[in-house]
Amino acid sequence: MGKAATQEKTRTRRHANRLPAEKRISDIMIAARQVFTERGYDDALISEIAERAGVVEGSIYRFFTNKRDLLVKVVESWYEEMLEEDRAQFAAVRGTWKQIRFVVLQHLYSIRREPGLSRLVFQKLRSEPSYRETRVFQLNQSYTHRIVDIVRAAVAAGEFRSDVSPGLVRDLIFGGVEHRTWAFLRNEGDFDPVTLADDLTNMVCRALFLPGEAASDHFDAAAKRLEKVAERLERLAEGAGS
Amino acid sequence: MGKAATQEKTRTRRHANRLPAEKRISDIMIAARQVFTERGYDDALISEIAERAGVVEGSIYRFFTNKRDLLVKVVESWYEEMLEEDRAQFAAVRGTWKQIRFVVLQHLYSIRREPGLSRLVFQKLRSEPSYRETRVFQLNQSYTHRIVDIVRAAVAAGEFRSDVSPGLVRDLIFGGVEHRTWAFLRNEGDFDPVTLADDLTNMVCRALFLPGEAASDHFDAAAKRLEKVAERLERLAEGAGS
Amino acid sequence: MGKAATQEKTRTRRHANRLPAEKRISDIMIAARQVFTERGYDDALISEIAERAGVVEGSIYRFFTNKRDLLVKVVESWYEEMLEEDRAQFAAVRGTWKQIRFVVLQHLYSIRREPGLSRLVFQKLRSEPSYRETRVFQLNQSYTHRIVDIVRAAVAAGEFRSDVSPGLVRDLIFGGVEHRTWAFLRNEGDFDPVTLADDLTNMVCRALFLPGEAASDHFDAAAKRLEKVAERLERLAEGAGS
Amino acid sequence: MGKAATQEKTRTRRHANRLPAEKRISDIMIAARQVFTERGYDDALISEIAERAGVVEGSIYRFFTNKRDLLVKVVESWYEEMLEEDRAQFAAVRGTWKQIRFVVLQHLYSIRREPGLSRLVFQKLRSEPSYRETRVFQLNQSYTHRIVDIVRAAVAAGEFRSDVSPGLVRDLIFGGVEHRTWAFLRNEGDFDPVTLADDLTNMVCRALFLPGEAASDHFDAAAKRLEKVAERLERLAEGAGS
DNA sequence: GATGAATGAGGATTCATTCAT
DNA sequence: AATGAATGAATCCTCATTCAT
Repeated sequence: MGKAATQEKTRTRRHANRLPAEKRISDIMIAARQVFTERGYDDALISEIAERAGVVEGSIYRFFTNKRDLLVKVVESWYEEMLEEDRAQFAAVRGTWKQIRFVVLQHLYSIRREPGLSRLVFQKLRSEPSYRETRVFQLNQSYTHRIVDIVRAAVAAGEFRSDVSPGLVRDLIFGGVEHRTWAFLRNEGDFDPVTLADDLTNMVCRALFLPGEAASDHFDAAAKRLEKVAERLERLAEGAGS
Repeated sequence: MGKAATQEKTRTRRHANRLPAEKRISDIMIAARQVFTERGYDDALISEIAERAGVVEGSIYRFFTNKRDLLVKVVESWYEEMLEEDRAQFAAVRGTWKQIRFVVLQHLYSIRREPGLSRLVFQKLRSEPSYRETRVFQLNQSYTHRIVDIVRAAVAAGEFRSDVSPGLVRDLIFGGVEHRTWAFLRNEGDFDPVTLADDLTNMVCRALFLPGEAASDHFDAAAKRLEKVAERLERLAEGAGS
Repeated sequence: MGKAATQEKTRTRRHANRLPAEKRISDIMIAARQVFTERGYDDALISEIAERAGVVEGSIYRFFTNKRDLLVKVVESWYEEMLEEDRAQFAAVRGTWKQIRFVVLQHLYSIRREPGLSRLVFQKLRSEPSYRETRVFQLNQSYTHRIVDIVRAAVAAGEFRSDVSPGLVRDLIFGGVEHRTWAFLRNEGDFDPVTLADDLTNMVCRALFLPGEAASDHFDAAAKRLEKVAERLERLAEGAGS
Repeated sequence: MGKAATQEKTRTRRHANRLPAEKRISDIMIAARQVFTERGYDDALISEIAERAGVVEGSIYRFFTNKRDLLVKVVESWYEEMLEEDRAQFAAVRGTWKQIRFVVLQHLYSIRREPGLSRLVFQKLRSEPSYRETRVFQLNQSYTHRIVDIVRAAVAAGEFRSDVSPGLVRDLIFGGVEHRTWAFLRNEGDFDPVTLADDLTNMVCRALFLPGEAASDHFDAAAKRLEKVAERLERLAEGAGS
């Protein structure tokens, strides 16, 4: 009520161009991504998003339920983008260590490229009770599930110990990355994705590789002694045969 | 709601009893802790905190700069409480594995006891640019630095590999715990602190223990068997050669 | 809500079938009547009316000036419907009391059948300054004028007192009915049209019937007897005095 | 959320005088009554009410839950005012007819004095589903119940017929008045409260008075005829005595 | 020192209506 | 004629913070 009263009044109108819905949605999402990134959720104004998108405020509500929905959609598309980007490259990566490192590194790159969005996900979306019903949750699952898959495959291949929960590995990795990058997300300085990815991957692998597989020193030593024994036996055998 | 109701309510706190400032502050902080925990930061009302503390809004501002400062003070006291509580027990814990497990477990207990405050720290305080200037930051440093200390000691004692950054270990642990507990913090079900602490500690230790020292028992066994084989072969070789 | 949903929905009404204008108008009015009835004026959405009518919003504006005009047209057609329905039956009703009762009862039935529309008329249309220029006003006049006609006829026939304003009778009846039915219109329970119509009609008629016709018969009788006594006494006196 | 963010920013302040709550409430209600009367509910702006009351918008919400509550409170106070005003005078009115006329007349005066508020009650408050839970409903009950009381007393005194529902009488009266005054409420011209009150009261009384008891015209006529008879008898008696 | 009334900025959201296609 | 995307004005309410009493 009341709204209706005013709405029935005549009003001026400056008509705009009629674009395909997709273009509009994309314009709005690009603008929203910018504004959310620059200002954070609370300080992002719908009016500014509209302005940057070259759209009137009301138009945003034709495509998005509300501000929060707009954020969610922006983040979703970011996740899809990330998942899509990596997919092809990831398929080409061979070896457990390299695969883990790849995932970690890509994740670090994403955070470094989009600190604003990362912060929003960590801070705003993930903490809401409805998060689990979100598509962002599912996308994030897909995103982080790669680690679970890699770990499972490594276990199946006998590379990794079988007594570790792949989910725990995933949480250690993504949680560790997050903790490590908070300072950066607070604008307290940069970090080196490559070094961090290497360190983190090493750490995790060290915890998971089965003994025989990994290069442990005194396994080496024993092996070397065996080799020497074998050599001596060979020499003996040669001598006996002369 | 019910603004009008207040006028009909008889004012309870007409002439305030003049209590010592410390008692006031403590009352306010207890009330604030409750309200922040129950409602989260944004939905916590200064008026409700004042009411529960038996003071008026204005009094809160005699002791706290603003709402945010009040939150910070509440969290600081929580951290001090936690640090104090653990200190004695921790001093009694012997052994690297046990110490790490102790810290992890206490942290998990804290989260489980105060999910509301935990969420506020993770979500609100830590993400603000001024976090690093906060005493909460320092307290948190103390809190998490225990891990760094343990790792350093273990390295010095030759238990842990020396090529790992203790800071990274700390981030893996606290980040991992955080990631693992988000579902709980969103009220999506409980978790078992003991099991989680064990698993996490195992994982981390596995990554850090030097070969001969610990874990990888069956690697050891295998190595010993290999050595025995080698010895036998050597004996054979010696016998054959005499 | 669900603005975003629309984009995912397949458009149903892509290429509109070109129906005769009358069919269009009728479809729209049927849909509008439903929606206005269900939601009331302010909460009725043009978009929902359009959807139910199987047209797009714009088409509604080809036939109706604006939302309000649509309401007015809907109510007009309802009135015409009511007037038409009753006309034949009414013509067959004989007797002042029965005619009044008929009008009241039909009115009560209408309210009971269409509480939503009734409320809109009482609440929205009638209170607007332009009401008197409305055709709804005229139709309502026709509708209520029946009472005026009945009263006038009854006065002319010597049944009703001539010193009462037929308009006042009309207002008492329709106002009384309205007051009596507000609770029902607020969904606070049903009413019995027949009883109410009887009671109301009785009340009104009691106020209007000329004395001789109705009550005070025995007062008359008494007076007549006294007159006769007086006459006899006069005759006696004359006889005695002569 | 979000609100809080802005609220924590510093802001300028132009401090106002500290008035007793009652004065404030009264100022606000006076202003609100004006604005609601002038503009109707939907077009009344809280900001204008605040301005006229010499108060900031927020202050209104210290005393009133929301705009609707403010309207309700304004109307309540109007009803209380009316009830209070009449009470003393009413107590002095003797006679059924005069009492009914008094109530009707006061009601008409009220409508004439406050057409804006009357319209709001008729149009807005009374049609809402929650009306029955309102104090306005109760006050209105008190207001209209006078008629019920008068009718009951008249029935008990043997003046009025006992077969009529006092509630129906009440609805006829107030409904009739309302119907009669709609044109005025739409600004379509004035009405004469006295004449209307007389006519309405007469009508109602005519419907209710028991035959022999009171002021019906042909009771008058009969009375006159009786008087003539009496005169004739007196003359006879005089003649007989000469 | 305590009180608590007063401040006042600030923005998401709705939906009837238009008019380019 | 039909479509339906785009328009955009317009307002209620909250609550941390202040400062006169």
